[in-house]
Amino acid sequence: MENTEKKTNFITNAIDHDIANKVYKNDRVHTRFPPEPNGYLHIGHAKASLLNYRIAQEYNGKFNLRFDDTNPIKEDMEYVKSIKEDLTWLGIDWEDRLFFASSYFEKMADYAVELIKKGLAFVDDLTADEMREYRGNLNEPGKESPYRSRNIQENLDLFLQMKAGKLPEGSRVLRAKIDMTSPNMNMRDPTIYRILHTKHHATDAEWFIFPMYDYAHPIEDAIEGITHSLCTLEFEDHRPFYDWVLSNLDNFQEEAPRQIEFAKLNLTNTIVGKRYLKQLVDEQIVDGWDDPRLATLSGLRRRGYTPEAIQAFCEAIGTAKTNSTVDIAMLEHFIRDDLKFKAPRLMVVLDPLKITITNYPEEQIEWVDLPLNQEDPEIGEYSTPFSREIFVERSDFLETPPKKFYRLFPGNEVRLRGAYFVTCNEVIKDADGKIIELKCTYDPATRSGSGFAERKVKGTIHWVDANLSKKVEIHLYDHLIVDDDGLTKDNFLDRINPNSLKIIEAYAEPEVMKAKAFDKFQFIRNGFFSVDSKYSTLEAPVFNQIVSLKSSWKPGK
RNA sequence: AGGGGUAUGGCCAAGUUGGUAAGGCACAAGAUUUUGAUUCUUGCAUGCGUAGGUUCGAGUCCUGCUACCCCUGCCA
Repeated sequence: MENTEKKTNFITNAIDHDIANKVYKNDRVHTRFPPEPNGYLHIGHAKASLLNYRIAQEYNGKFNLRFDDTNPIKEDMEYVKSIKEDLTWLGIDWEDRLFFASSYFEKMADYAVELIKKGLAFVDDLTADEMREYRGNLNEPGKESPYRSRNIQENLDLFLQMKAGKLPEGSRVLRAKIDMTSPNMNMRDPTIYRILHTKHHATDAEWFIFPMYDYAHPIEDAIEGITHSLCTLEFEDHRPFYDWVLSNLDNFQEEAPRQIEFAKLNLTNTIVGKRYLKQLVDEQIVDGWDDPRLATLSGLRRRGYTPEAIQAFCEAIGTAKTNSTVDIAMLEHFIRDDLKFKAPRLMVVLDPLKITITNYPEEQIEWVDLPLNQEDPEIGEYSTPFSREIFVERSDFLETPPKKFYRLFPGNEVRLRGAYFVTCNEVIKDADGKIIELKCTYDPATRSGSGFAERKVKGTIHWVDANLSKKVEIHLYDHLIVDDDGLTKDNFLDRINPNSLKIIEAYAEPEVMKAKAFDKFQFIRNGFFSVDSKYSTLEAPVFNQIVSLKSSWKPGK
């Protein structure tokens, strides 16, 4: 099953084209992932970082991790740490190429001086409000700032004063001198430096001016020798300025990086986007950035997702320029697909109904052997206790079953997985009519593995010993957003599913108690579960439901 | 005097120089099954936003429409 076809997309096509035209020496390809350290990474960042990383791998190129830390007001070292952890977990290796935009601040300031000397940048005294007025709007051209004609020497003096911290915050900016009548708003003399008297988290030197993204990014890319600078669609309009910066700086006349834009990832039934994620965290609607309901990488990890599943998902969704929303069922498919062979399969009863096996000797306990995963004998076996009193899933019994119901009902015989056939004889109810117990009989001849073949049974159900099973806490999840028809950035808080988390107490066979944080299991017929890293202890385990199992059972079909 | 993008089945998405619509998810049917899971088999676009045109032949070329997304931070 070898897939010799490499997955192509418009970006690999562009790179192939550049290689064919010898745009970069030695067919080199160099990409980068440039997160701003102002929040945690989410599944959309997984798509972007993996895209850059994979392309570097496929073309025998290099990949850099670069923190785009040009705004000290929003950024923090806490995020640098989490981002590195998440990327490492995802399987991304930047080797020794970890960079910070802030380490290029001195060079960037020098390049700004170069632009000033070339008459391509000027210091503007307009206030932010005035600048907005002068900018014009989508339908009307802007007006040139009265300070635009300042002479080069004055611009230089002023810029150096800004840099030295001698001018108050917000009092002036450095702007590129391009064209106030451009239909592209980004070319109407964009700001390239602002004065900020905020301590930067990563620089030793004291800085009072900070470069804007549009100015800094092309320089960062060029300094690092990036060939293909991949970013999201909203930066398409910024590309002319990206190219303007590089084409006007003497150092970057050869092998300038090329910006290529692709569509962001959107997922149904959830919200992706740092700003919205932050809101959910800040307003404590969720339990932190790593809440298992969030599509953050730390949340997915805590939930029990594996890097392999996320990698496979990101490859499957492809890369294009079409705005799209991927069905979350696709993500769920890939975690099932990854875990089905490698996760041990154990029995846990989520909603217990007691069964007394009336013809089974009192006090007797026998241990039955089961494979940890019958698809892969290598994973091994374990034993589980069986006795006169067991729990089965309440939903596996129906007093009046619909057609084709293969589970328990009065008079019906089913297999207890790994143990015996049992037949339901009697239903015990409490005063309110609620079923509280079933009386069954078992057939000793039907023990699993005995080779019994006289009768067949349609259904096999899971169970645990009533006395030897352990109580465990289980967190069941539903999609964070159930109905995303008409979902917008403004109404998403109203769409949060109030039942996205349900905490229940379940009964687990003893083997389950060996689990450690992040261990993953299939709880037979119930889904995949992972040990919660935040609340679980050895004495009181807590499991997160990663995803349910698929089911084609529909009553009445 | 607006500009920049995108339109291929329910959801993603391939479609090199025009040659007769990959694949995945979802869904449906059947087989196997000590998980109604897995696995296996089968089905699922006379049509590529729309109307014309060029051509022996158009998702691919041309023209005109339409819909949706992005842009008026001293955010990234």
